[in-house]
Amino acid sequence: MKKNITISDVAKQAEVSKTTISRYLNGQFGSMSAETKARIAQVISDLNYRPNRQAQALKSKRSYLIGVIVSDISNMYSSLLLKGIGEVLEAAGYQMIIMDAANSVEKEQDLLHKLIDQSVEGIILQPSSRDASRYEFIQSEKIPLLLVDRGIEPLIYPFVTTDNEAATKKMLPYILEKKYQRVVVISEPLADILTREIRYQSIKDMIEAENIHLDLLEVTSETDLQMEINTCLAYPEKTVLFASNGKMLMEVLTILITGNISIPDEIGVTGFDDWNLSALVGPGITSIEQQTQYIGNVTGEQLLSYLDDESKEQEVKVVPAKIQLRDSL
Amino acid sequence: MKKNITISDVAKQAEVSKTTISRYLNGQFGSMSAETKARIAQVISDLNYRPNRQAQALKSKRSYLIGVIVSDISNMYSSLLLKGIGEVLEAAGYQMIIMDAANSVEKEQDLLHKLIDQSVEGIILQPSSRDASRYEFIQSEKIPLLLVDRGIEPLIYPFVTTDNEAATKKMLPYILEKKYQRVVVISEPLADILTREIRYQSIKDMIEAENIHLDLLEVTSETDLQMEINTCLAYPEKTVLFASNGKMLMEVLTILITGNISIPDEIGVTGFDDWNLSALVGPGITSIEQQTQYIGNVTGEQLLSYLDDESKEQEVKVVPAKIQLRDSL
DNA sequence: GTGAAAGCGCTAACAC
DNA sequence: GTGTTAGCGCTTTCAC
Repeated sequence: MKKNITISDVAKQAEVSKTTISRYLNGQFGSMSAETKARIAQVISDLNYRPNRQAQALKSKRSYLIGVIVSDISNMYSSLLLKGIGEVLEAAGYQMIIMDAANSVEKEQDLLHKLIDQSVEGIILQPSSRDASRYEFIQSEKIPLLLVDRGIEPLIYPFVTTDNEAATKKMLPYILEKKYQRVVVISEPLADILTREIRYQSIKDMIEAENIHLDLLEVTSETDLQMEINTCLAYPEKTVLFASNGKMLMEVLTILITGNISIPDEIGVTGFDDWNLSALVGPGITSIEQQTQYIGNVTGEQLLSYLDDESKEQEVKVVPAKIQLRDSL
Repeated sequence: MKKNITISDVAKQAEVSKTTISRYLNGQFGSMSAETKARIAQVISDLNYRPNRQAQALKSKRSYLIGVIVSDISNMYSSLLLKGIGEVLEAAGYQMIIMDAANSVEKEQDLLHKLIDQSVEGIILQPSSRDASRYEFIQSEKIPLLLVDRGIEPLIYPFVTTDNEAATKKMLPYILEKKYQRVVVISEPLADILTREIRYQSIKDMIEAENIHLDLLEVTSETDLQMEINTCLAYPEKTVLFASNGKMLMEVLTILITGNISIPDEIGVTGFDDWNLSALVGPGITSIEQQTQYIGNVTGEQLLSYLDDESKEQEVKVVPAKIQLRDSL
């Protein structure tokens, strides 16, 4: 139950003014006698003094806080992304306030406001909506906003993303090589998230040129995925399931594996693997692996650069993904 | 570039005093004319006013912030744990400041101080050390601390944990049934983390009564796990690898699967699966699945109860784990 | 080399 | 029903 000790207590003990203590705390030793400095250091450690962040922030307008909003923290993609971001921001002396939008645009709006209320100095957002108008209000604050993983329309903020098109297209030759005649894209609803649509469009673009059927299966909480996959198994054409993110990939694999369906004999499987787990699953899944943690690093660095240089022009950073060839095609 | 609008601006516009605005903000409408109330509401929305959290916290000593420190945010266990904690705290009007100790006790100490500096109202900690003396200093703050996942010695704080002993012991019959003669526990270093030791001891206790060999393999960054597993494969006795957490389990499985080693024919595998992924891997892994997100829920609820009732006595909440029988034994 | 004083944006006695 | 006032713990001119 110690009473909170403040800068005044330190000043009193050290027999100097609060000003001098404040200077000491902020490294302004410019014209401070070594003796004073030593005395202050001593008192601070004696009293176990720590400056109150809120008071500092209130006065100095510096919070050293960065807000990070992920769309769903239980999605393991977040783990690696946050790790990557944290490594960089931490090293630069910032602290992250991590928040979970839980896939809700309303909640996300609320969280954005809360971050601003906390006087964060910057915001990193994995948006839960593609609609830029939702995020326009942040422009009127002086807080830099950086998007990661998912873009918005129009793209009014800087953005760090996986190279979705290129990665998808690099997958084509392997699908052709195995003579697949039908590709079923399994995705969460395209309309909500731009990245989903980009991935789908990329697949579509590459498939249409060839003489291959393309289906889109949009999975919602109402979807009976088990049944849909059974339908796919019944197709006369040689079919491959293309999961458009790690979560879908795992759901598809769970159904195939627990259903004892042989991959790739009965059906091929590929897709985006956010977690780099697909080596372990089934026969080993040929997949597009994102460098999630590295994306986080880049995101952190980009944000720092915007913090540094307010007039820096907005750019899009594209991080390449890697095709991992295994045995599911 | 809007100038920050403050309570004074609102007061001026609404032609009342700051006090009245403050009362409005804090829901003290007790004796406020409906007319004033409406006018204030109007002005606040006109000006798009939002109170400054730092100032509120500075004055009122309420930050509505809860600090959460995980030992390694890239460990996917964190994802589910944070989700669970967040659901509960959020609903109660608190915000989490999530921090990553990155498996470093020094960093963890630093983060604890930083959380206190931020005036968090409570701290949830997945400790990176078992040594209670590292955490004693928090007792002198008035901030409740709750441990999760890993205990410390002595247990001077309340604690939420998986039922490690019971879960481990429930696994015994299945190991016996398959006539394993040697159990190799694969764990990160026992000395650092109490939970690791408890898991090992539980296995030891249950194995020693039977006539079965028990080995312990402590894995550090220096360990050549591949080679160690080859050694295990060469044992004349029928052997099972018992991974003591999700990370170890995945590392072991990666080696076995990429090495084309047949599970369970050549070697049995089981262990703790933090991520509930083991259904998908190899032949399906018989494992101990933690209810990680639920542990998070319980953790959040416990913290709230300590926030509520400062004199509440410290308790240990044990959440049962589940044995999942599959085909790796 | 150091200090006095004002004030960041808010809350909470206490007054009327 | 509402306002006056005095801070919360800190930073920062400006002065000596």
